[in-house]
Amino acid sequence: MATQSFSGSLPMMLYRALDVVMPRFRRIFNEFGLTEQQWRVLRVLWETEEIAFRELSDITLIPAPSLVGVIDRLAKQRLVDRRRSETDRRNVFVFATNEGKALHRQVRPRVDEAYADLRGSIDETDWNQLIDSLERIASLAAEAPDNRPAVNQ
Amino acid sequence: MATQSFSGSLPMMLYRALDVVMPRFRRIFNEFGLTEQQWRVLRVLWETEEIAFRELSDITLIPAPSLVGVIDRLAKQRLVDRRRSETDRRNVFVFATNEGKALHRQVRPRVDEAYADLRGSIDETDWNQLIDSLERIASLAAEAPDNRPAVNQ
DNA sequence: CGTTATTTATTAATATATGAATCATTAAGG
DNA sequence: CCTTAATGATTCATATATTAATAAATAACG
Repeated sequence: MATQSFSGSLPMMLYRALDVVMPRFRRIFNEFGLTEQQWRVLRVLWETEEIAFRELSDITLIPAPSLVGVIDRLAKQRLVDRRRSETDRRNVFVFATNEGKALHRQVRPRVDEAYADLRGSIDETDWNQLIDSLERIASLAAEAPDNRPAVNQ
Repeated sequence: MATQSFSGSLPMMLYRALDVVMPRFRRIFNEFGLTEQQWRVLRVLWETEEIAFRELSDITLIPAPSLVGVIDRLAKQRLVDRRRSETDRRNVFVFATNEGKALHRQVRPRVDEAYADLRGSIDETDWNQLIDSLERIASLAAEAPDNRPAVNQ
């Protein structure tokens, strides 16, 4: 096989896809004074009342050291709060305040709408095919003897 | 359609794919004292002797304000250098020094090897399908009336 | 039990991302 | 020409990523 062209490489194609997709969402987050990472946290807390720090890091793909700051800033805005586990005091749980839930309810429809738009702009078959392929890539994680990676980012 | 699950959304799947793929490459870059972005610049300069700043930003997907710093640090290591255009002094051209080219020649085989490994770990059909789908997503950029987006993280 | 490992969140240092503003240069229009 | 717009790189402020180190708590084990 000839040497891979830089822009045609898998990593750069993944980055470019995000480059195309994300700005429309970020514009919405910014309207509400949220960053992309802050939104991820609020979005996850929509599905679970309370979540362990490490699990939150895993799901949002925000590396732990970054997540500390993200939560700090959300807490300063009274959108989320921390709670230490009683049984194992090393563990921290994060939960949304009423304010945080209210903001989420306000932003969520706009995000869903943008997502539907995106999905509508792509052929249904292509879409499913893409999600499929991405799932296969993600499944490589289990096989790799690596530690815990972190994105991006 | 029911509300999209967070982890199953297209953006998070793209981020997760990068999360799985990139660590093995970053490990190589770090071995040679390079960051991922610094490598991207060296990698592009392999294909063109000299390149306009803006074009470099477009190809590497490194936003202009970030690229200034990336090039500053590469220049401090004498791996690349800048040159102002004579015809339009607003434009800056970037090129690799001999040292930069030498380092690239050293790193490149390791990256190619890792890339071949990655490609080998995925079914050929799946791989082509993924690249195909990603190209279709990227092609949305032209249709969106947006400005110039920028990745990432 | 007491010492040593391991786990968990956090801090620290440096690099990059994001969005806005600035500064120098060039292009456009009257 | 001269003023006004537009362009291109850069700076600025803040947020996040990356890698390593640390501090507190718990688990493992002799």
